[in-house]
Amino acid sequence: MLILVNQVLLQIMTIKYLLDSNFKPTSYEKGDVIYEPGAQPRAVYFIKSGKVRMVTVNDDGKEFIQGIFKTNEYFGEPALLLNKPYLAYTIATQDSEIIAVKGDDFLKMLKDHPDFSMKLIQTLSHRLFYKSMMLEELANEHAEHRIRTLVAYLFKDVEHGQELKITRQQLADMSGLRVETVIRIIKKLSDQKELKLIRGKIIKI
Amino acid sequence: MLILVNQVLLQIMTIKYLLDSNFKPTSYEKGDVIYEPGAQPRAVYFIKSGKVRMVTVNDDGKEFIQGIFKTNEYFGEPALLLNKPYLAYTIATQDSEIIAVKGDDFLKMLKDHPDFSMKLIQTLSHRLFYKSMMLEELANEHAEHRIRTLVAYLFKDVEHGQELKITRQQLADMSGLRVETVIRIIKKLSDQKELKLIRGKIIKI
DNA sequence: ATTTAAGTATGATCTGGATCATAAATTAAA
DNA sequence: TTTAATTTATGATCCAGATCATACTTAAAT
Repeated sequence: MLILVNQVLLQIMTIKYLLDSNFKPTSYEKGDVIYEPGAQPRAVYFIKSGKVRMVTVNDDGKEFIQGIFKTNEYFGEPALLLNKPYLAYTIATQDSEIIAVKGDDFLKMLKDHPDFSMKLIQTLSHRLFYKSMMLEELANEHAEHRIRTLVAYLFKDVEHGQELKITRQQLADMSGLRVETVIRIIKKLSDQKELKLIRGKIIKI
Repeated sequence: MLILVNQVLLQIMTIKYLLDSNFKPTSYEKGDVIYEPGAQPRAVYFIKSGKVRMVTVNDDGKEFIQGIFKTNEYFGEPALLLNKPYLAYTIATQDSEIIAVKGDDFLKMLKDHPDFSMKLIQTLSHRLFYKSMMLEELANEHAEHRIRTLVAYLFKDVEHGQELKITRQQLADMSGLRVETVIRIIKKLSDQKELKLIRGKIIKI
């Protein structure tokens, strides 16, 4: 029923469109903060290259990873469109080039390009799916179930026999567990042949 | 910066538009299931009157309330637009009249009415905000903090001195806690004068 | 008005995963 | 290559909140 332009292609075209329209990327080094909770949103951020993590931090300094955004993806629209202060930090996890598109320009993009608008609706829907899944897990499921679900989700982008490029700490920060707990569970999943461990690396079977 | 039609007004106009366009509502009785997890989405559901809860249920039968939808709101778009099976049940919590708009018609609505499309983007953004907030709470915060945050959020639509129309069980099902825990915490918040209890009812101070 | 059901209340016990401590292995930096 | 920094690993203890049990209160149904 849904006949839509290939998603990745549309993403790449979007970055190209921005560059052609003379939007200039800013360079961020690994660890740089793009925005902080409480700040008033002024732009939507398109990643020309690199990777960022979006994290909320509680009073004890414990991080929760709300999302990870990679090359050709964008972030920061919800807060901008609702005109509400950010809830999360966004931090470059590696050196990155990012195009900040000011609010008015972003609205114009949405208005002038219905296909981009449709793509945004899909992107938001996808993020909602992920968050709904994780909410169910955090609310109702025990540690082992949480990690099994999360790893299955992350394995979607990984080939059989290939490594899942993520640390135990990151899995902990995505699942609301502690790193020791994640380590023990990953070991257990390995014992149960649900994944393979090679020199600590998590390998998809 | 954002100049948008009043949200509630646009919602009501949408229902009116559907009725004018000869979409017919279906009646559901309290407890009726509108859709179930696993089912393939075919429509988006607009609530002409009534109320529904969207819940995921784990293997032990424990419910988690993903969202509550009321008159003039709609639900079920993300799964439809991603063409993925539903994750949750949607159940009428009171007698309701609901207009099922088939996928193609919904896409046509989005295409023909950019303001509706823009409104959907805002609605999805708002739901993402709520889910991000709850994820942070479930991942990082203890019971008392969770309930305090949730009650503060729900109090937004309640006048001072008025009752929060929600049961302890529903708060439990939204926060991933057990009903006994919620009862104890609500009592504690009452002792701390953060809310008032009158014959068991939670009153906003 | 009476019965029934749903929701609230409260104590006692139990347990999954946090916390603490310590060390080994791997990767990055000097 | 050596040192330093991350990440993985593992045991011991602890505690917040689940679980279990039981009763009371309020609202709904007959």
